[in-house]
Amino acid sequence: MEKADKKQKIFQAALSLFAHYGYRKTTVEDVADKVGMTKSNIYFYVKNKQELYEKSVSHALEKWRDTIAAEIETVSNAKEKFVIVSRRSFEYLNDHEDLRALLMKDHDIFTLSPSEDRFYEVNHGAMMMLKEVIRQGIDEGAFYPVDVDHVTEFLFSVYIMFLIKAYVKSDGSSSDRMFEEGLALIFRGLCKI
Amino acid sequence: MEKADKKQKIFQAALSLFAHYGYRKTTVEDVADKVGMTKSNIYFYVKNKQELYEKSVSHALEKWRDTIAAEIETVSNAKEKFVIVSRRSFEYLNDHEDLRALLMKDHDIFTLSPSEDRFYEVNHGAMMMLKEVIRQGIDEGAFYPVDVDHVTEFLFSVYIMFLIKAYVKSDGSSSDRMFEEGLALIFRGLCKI
DNA sequence: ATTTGAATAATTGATTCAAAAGTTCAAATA
DNA sequence: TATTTGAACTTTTGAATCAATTATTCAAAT
Repeated sequence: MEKADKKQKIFQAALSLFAHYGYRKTTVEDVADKVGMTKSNIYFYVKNKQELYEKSVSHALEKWRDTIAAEIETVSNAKEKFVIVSRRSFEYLNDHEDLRALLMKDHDIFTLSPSEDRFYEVNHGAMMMLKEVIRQGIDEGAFYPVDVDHVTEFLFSVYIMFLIKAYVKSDGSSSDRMFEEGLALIFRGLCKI
Repeated sequence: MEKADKKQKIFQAALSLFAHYGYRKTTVEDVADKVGMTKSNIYFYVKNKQELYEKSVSHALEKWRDTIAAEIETVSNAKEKFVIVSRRSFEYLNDHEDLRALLMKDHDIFTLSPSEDRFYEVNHGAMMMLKEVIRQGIDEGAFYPVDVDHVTEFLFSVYIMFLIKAYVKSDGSSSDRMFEEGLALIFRGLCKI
């Protein structure tokens, strides 16, 4: 098996354990056992436990982002792309229990403060994806000619706020309805006609 | 001096100390010293330190809410009211250093989760104020006939998100511009024409 | 190039204990 | 009677210790 493939296996196993037991309760040996190797061998792939955690999470977030990026390419106009980004980002999380459980364990994976974002790179990439959709919408004349940078920053913050409300601090309440109404409001504020 | 007035004095002194030193580093004796009494006498006004903290914060939040509520009454139409609520809520915080410092010390005063909101009552009151403005806007035909409850919940969450970005997790970044662009977007999504 | 076992280093959790802070209350004051 | 106080009492905190667990390294083996 390729080294890269084995890394994947390790990250996947680690993510599942971290999601269920949290960072502290998960030992490096637990992870090693799950992939069938000794704990010392884990250190051949990552330099320490912290890196094991961060790379596991980054890996999962990248997969998430790349899935949405691929789905965007299936349609051509900006309005449809915007709806896909908005809706599918949430649905993906619904379908991936480990990642969802992890977000609920580690509240700070999603923060409203970029400067303390441990996963800045992948989150920034997701934001750039959204920015590109908005830019395209303006170019097509479908969106109002807004300040792209600041509107993107605003919408990304709203997106994080939704994630927190829906998965991190869920009241089991009607966040679905709030999502629909909020999206409609923003869509109306963004689209001409 | 009235008992109620002395309570005010105590809450004001306590808020200032809590804001500067945090809950733990502030002792009941510190508060007593600041208002010129003995710590045992503090217990004539509140039942314990926790209540001293909560009532101090509630008191400050109520003053904040009531100030905005009074300002709203100076204009008659919903659009203007909406702008006043949006803008003045932030400006008030700029003008009140103790309260601002407190929010930065105790991150959970503003939470996106109503069920774990220790100041639910006053925050809920603020949300009702916003809801009333939206309802009025719809009645006047100025706003789209949105789902009042869920749009209010959405807008209040956006408001909390802004507070967190601007004061709790401030990067010193361009949250002003983001605020302006976000407000414009939402205003356009809310108002007819 | 990858894996392992064994040794070492660092962290955690339980326990103790004295000092500091929180709380109560009977007596004093106004 | 409403408010305040000093002195006791109770609870919490922080530092120190120590054993057990966990993280990390590395030379030798595959």
